[in-house]
Amino acid sequence: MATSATICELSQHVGQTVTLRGWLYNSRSSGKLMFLVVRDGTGLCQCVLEKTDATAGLFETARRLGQESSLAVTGTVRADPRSPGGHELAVSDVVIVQNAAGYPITPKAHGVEFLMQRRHLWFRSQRQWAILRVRHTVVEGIRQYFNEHGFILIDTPIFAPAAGEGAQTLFAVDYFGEPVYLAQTGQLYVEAAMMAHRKVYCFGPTFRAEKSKTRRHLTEFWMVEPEIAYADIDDVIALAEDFVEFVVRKCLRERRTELEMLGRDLAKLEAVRKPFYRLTYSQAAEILHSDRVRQMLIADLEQAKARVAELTKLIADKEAERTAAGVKEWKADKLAQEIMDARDELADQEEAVHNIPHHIELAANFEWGSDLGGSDETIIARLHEKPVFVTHYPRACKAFYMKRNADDPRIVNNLDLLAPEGYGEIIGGSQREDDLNVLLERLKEDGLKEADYEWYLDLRRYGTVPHGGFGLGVERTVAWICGLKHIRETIPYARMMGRIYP
RNA sequence: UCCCCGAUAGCUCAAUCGGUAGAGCACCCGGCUGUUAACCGGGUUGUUGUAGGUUCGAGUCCUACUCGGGGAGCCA
Repeated sequence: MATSATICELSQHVGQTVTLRGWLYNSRSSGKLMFLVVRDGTGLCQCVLEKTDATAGLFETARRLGQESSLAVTGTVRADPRSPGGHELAVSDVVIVQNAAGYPITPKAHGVEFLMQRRHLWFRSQRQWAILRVRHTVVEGIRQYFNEHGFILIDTPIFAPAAGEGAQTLFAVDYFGEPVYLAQTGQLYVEAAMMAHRKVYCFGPTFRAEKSKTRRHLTEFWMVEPEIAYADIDDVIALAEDFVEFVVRKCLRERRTELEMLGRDLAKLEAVRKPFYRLTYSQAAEILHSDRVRQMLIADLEQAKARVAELTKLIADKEAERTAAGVKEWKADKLAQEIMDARDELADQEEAVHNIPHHIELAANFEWGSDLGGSDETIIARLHEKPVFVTHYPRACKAFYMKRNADDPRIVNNLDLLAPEGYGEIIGGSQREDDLNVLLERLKEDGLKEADYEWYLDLRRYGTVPHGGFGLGVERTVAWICGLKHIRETIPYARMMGRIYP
């Protein structure tokens, strides 16, 4: 009777006979030798079945197994560098749990829509498997950091009576005949709890009805929001910096294999060490207006254009070569693949050629007083190889609860953290306005009803202190750490504009 | 709300100027004892997103709509 084992622990069973229970990921056969690539949730293992008189029946059965058939494979473990994972199984028995036929996600290329429509199956693919394991570690890192630093977890409500900020971006829900909204932040609630526990955080899903169809947006995403008492903006920045460094280093430590599977450039993550860069909003505005940025974007545009021309020619050449008479079939296949890759890149580069002139204009015409746009953030982040804090925005483009700057009343003590490599804003936060009268003034300025915020104003009436906090978006952070092009792969079931299935 | 792009076999994509819709993969049969999205030979595969229009003739041109992708605004 063979002992059962999981693939991730095979190195401890070399020379032993074990049983793996999992699913058939892929199989290849060459006459009298068959390779069954099995996954069991902990990894992949190549199982080798030799056709002998004794295994002839087994061989025939295994040959007919469809992709993702569930099975138990028994065999002897041996180390072999040719197997994914480094160990393989010399098969002595295969027990079929279910022979699955027609699994739709083949080892070949598929489009995004096809895969998103089959998200419930896509999880099984290696790349998705790796991403969700990194997500797990990011989430664990978040909890670990705050729990180990004396923060108390406060769960904030998902049904919220009114807007925290702009009401236009909220999902309305019928609550026994009353309109309520799905929370887009727990911040105000967490501030109240902070006055009781000094250091607190909330962590959960949050909802935004923004009609944004971009690679950075979800309508339902996870956010962690710490809040600390007796703190000014510098204390909040120091916390954010220490926290982000911790999460990145934990992933590098515990998910190196997965990050490598994703092809992540680990050197870029290794560089994420304190201190991060700091810019004020006014400095960022100056940078956007600078000739340096203009030249950089023009160079980008020229490069993208050159690349488009290059790729167009490359595709035409390869296409001609592929369809020419007398081309070997394997060569034609290889060319077809190269053409496909080139087309993907061409689409991206054409997009860039289309967008960059607009981005140049946005940067050049940037006016002090308006918020930084997505493309502006990308420009600022691209000039730095580590995360960048942008601080002290004009108060007109920020929420009412942000602390007015003592030296310059036009600005507030807020902070955004921009991830490098164009991943955009992963943190937004601020020191909070602790002065009751200034807060009342700001409510009025923003046209908000004082009555809706009575309980919040109590926090300024009874023992107000300087305090602050921030929110970190989990999915954007995971996309950055994994080096993904799109945020939709960082959450098990993405909720986006126009996607609510499965 | 606005701008750009797309929809052809189960999947990924071709189809020149408007002229008989095609390839690879998947699947089935056969071959192959070290494969790595294995490979080689043979076979099966279509309401060209929907509705209308132009034309002798539309996958191709025009209009509207639906769905999807990317971007602006907004934002984590």
